[in-house]
Amino acid sequence: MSPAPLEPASGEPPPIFRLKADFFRVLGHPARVRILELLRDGERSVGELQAATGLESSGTSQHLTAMRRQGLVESRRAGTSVFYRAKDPRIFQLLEIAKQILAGRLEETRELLGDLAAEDAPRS
Amino acid sequence: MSPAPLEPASGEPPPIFRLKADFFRVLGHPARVRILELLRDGERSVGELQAATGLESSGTSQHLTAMRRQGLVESRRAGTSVFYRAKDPRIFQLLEIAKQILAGRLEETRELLGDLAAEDAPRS
DNA sequence: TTTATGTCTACAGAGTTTTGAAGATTTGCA
DNA sequence: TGCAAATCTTCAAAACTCTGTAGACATAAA
Repeated sequence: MSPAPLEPASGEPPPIFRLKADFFRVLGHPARVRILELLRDGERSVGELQAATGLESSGTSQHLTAMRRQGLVESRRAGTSVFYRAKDPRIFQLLEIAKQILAGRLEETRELLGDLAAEDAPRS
Repeated sequence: MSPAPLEPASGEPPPIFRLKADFFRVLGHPARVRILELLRDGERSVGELQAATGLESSGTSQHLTAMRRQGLVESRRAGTSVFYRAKDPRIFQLLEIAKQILAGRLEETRELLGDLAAEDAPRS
C-alpha cells in the first residue's frame, strides 16, 4: 500500500484532499460565511452585502471573487449593480451540518459548566 | 433592522458566523483533511498518521492539536502511543457533501472542455 | 538508563486580509 | 454626444496569520 504523501510530484493533478482543503479554506472567513448565509434567502447586490458585513466595497468584492473562483457563487449584472447568488444549494446543507456540530460542542461546554457549578454546592 | 456588523464590541460572545468560519478554517489544510479521511476507518496513532501524511512528527502533532481545539478529534494514550479518533461522526457527512459539490464542479469543467473540443471539429 | 512516541516552543518564510487609491462599466441627463 | 454619478473591480503595500522545521522536553516501557 502506498503511503499517499501530502505533496505528489509537481505537475500531477492535485489530490482530492487538497481540493477539499481549498474548498473549506474559502469558507474559513467570517465575512464569507456571513455572505453565504445572506445568500440563503436569495440573490443580493454587492452593495447590500457590503452594508450587511460592514466591509469596504473593495474587500467585499475580493471575498466574492474568492468564492467565485471556488465555484461557490455566481453573479449577474443589472444596471450598475451586480447580484450574487449561491451556485450550488448543497452549500447550505454544509453550513447546516456545521451548525449542528457546533451546537453539539456548545451543549457539551454547557454541561461542563454545570458540573463545575455543582462542585461548589455539593450533595444534591 | 440592525446591519449585524462583522466585528461586534470586543468582549461580547463571538457571533455564529465567526464560530463557523473558525470551524471551517481548521478544515482548510490538506493534511488535516487527509487525517480526517483516515480517521473515518477508526482510530489511528500519531505515528500512523504521520506516515500517511509524510509530515514531521512535530507537524502532525500540531495539526492534531488544532483539530482538537476545534473539537474535531479526541485521543487516548496506550503505552507510548497516542491514538486519535473523530469526535463527531457528522464531520464525515460534511466531507461527503464537500466531495459531492466538488464532483459537480469537475463535471462542469469536463463539459466545458468537451464544448471546446467540439469547436475545433464543428458540424456533428 | 535507554528507547520509543508524542508534544511544545520559537522563528523564518509563505500566504492571507485589510486598506486606500485608481480603473472600469453602466446609466441618466444636460 | 459628452459628462457626472453610481456601483463594482483591480491593484499594490502594509499588517497580520499560518505553516514547516528543528530542537528541547515529557512520558511510558524495556
